[in-house]
Amino acid sequence: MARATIKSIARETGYSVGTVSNALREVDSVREDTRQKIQAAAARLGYRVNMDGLKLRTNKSYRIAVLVSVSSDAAEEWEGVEFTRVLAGISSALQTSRYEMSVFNVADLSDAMTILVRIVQDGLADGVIFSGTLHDDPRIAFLQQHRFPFVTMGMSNSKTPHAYVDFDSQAAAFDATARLVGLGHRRIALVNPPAKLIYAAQRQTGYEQALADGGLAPDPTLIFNGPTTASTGQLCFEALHQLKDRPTACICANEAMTLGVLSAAHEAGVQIGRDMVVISTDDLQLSRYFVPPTTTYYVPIEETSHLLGEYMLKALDGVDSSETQKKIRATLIERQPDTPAPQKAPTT
Amino acid sequence: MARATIKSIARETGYSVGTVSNALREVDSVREDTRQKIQAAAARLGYRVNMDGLKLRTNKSYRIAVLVSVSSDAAEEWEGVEFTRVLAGISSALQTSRYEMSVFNVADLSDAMTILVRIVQDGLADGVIFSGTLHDDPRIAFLQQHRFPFVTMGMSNSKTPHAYVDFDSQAAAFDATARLVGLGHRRIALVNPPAKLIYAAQRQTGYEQALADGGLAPDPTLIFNGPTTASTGQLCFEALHQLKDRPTACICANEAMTLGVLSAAHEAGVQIGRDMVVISTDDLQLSRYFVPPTTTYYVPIEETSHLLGEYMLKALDGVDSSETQKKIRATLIERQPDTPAPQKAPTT
DNA sequence: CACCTTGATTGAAACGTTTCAATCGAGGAT
DNA sequence: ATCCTCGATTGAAACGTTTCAATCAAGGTG
Repeated sequence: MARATIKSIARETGYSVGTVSNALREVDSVREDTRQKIQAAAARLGYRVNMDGLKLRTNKSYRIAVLVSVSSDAAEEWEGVEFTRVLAGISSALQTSRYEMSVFNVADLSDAMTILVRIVQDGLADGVIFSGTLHDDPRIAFLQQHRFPFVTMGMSNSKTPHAYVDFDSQAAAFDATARLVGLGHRRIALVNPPAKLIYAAQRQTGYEQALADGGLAPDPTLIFNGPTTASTGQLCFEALHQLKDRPTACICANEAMTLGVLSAAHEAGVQIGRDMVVISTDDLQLSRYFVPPTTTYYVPIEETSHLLGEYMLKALDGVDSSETQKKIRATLIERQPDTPAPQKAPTT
Repeated sequence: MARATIKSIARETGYSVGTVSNALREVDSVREDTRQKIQAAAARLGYRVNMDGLKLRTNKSYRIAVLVSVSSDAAEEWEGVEFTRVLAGISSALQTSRYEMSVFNVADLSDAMTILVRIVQDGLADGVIFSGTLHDDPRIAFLQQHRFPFVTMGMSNSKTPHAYVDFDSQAAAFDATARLVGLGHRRIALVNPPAKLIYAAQRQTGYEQALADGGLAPDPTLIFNGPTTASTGQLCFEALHQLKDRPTACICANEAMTLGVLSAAHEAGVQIGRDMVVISTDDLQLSRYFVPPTTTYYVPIEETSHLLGEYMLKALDGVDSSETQKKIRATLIERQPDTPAPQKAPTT
């Protein structure tokens, strides 16, 4: 039995294809009782719109492009795995709509730009979602210039407002730092993402504010920027370990970096939780299995990503960007006592 | 400037749309020089086929469905993250083709079946890729019955041959076990995936063979099955730790399970690498950062997944399944000395 | 020269949808 | 009775592609 189409419904009900189409789309020119008759027939025949015909006719792609960066420089590294959840969240939000999600792998920024050009010019998608917002992000500028709908994960410094979902990185970094300062830590390291990312700056701001509140001056030798990989965490710890005046605590931007720090610490014979405290941001809820388990600021990544999808749909509906902006606050999960700082830094 | 279409090329070159279509598709009824003229014009105008028109006309979806299971029972667990790489591999293989990958989240087996029915009946996709093959897998039976193209990650026991890519789990488990037996270990635990999965059986077979070769009898209390999560690893270790006659080594099926074992061991004060040895299978190349780093059997997951895509394309081309089957051998990465078994199991 | 064959090209239909000008019928006003 | 208006429905065109029967031109055969 062939799949039901508008034409077959028209034949079945005796109406013309035009009326059937209008009835199914709830156009109000069609009389109430015929609308009901037609919709009943559609339900009975198990009609589901053929998206190919629809797309061809309307010249819309009914597609949301999600840009995911597969940074080739860290191909062997454990990076981007949290994207599984991001994608799951977005696609769940798109579930009920006609839109489907389609993933575009981009290697770097210029790659992203060429893909965006194709998306906008060739109509590869009707909207774009991407993360990792930069200062003066050219992607945002381009999309705004072409009035192309998009939602970012992470806010931006664009003059023109736009839809976004953001973790409140500044607040999380502030809280983490303040917590450590309150416990008596005086030298606290910050293991941060690459400086070009906006949320790296946000984190650093929060960190420095909390230090200032505690009467401490930030020490540049304790601040690191790098890819959010375990390898970076490893390198950072090794650098910290070289210092004469070692830190007693360390704040990591994500779990991969934390893992690298723990690994290097173990290698160096430094016992985390006694000689040094590590606080992380939890993206995969994995750190509870770390050795030792790490205190983290947890962000519900799947729900957050769901919002990305919702906002995208709203943006496509022309909803004003004032209604499609949200900052998510992270919640603290304590897993270590995060012991007060030892009176003096340990020696090896 | 509107996008080039067959019609615009026809206008440009003076040929009819039929000829242009044939020329572009390299149909051999069209004369060589006109073919060249048309293709030149197409290139000049930057023509790219409109897939919506194509799909509508041919009634093909040009879509490969990839079933990824989001086991809701382990929603909070670190599972399925390696799928980021699987998807990247598949989509890279499809890159050059007209097919696009589309991800279907399935909760469980019955969910998978209903989705497969829709895919086959409504033509949601032209082919299917999925993993986690089971004994007498109903998905395979269904697809074969409907002669629907598919490729599995993991072989099956189906009478009718089909395309697959498989890790040689049996060999890996055999090698790992033999290695440990060779080092003097006598009691070796096996932390395995759920028994319904074919590769769980393969692993157990390899494990038991190596034991037998070493003159050892398998002990049922040392064999565990469960979701491939850190949580399972944790529970397994705790169970092992209760035993009177504790194992001196443990073979885990993936990195998440390994992480769980390491975590529980740390909790119990058991020092991995001295009191007990852990060997894992490396899916994310993450275990080099574990505390302590773990010896693993490494499988190049992205290249493997690339093969999945290639085989899918071949299957769609009608290539015989004898040319689309492959077993991948894992390679050993030593990260611990995997010390010989202590003379007697440690006591707490 | 008439006829057939072959090879290249054309024209039109079809896939499922939306959209819009045109049509139809009923009811109200003149 | 005639004319208008309004609301509901229809018919046809269009989106970009493939496919196939029909056409056309040229060359070969009788």
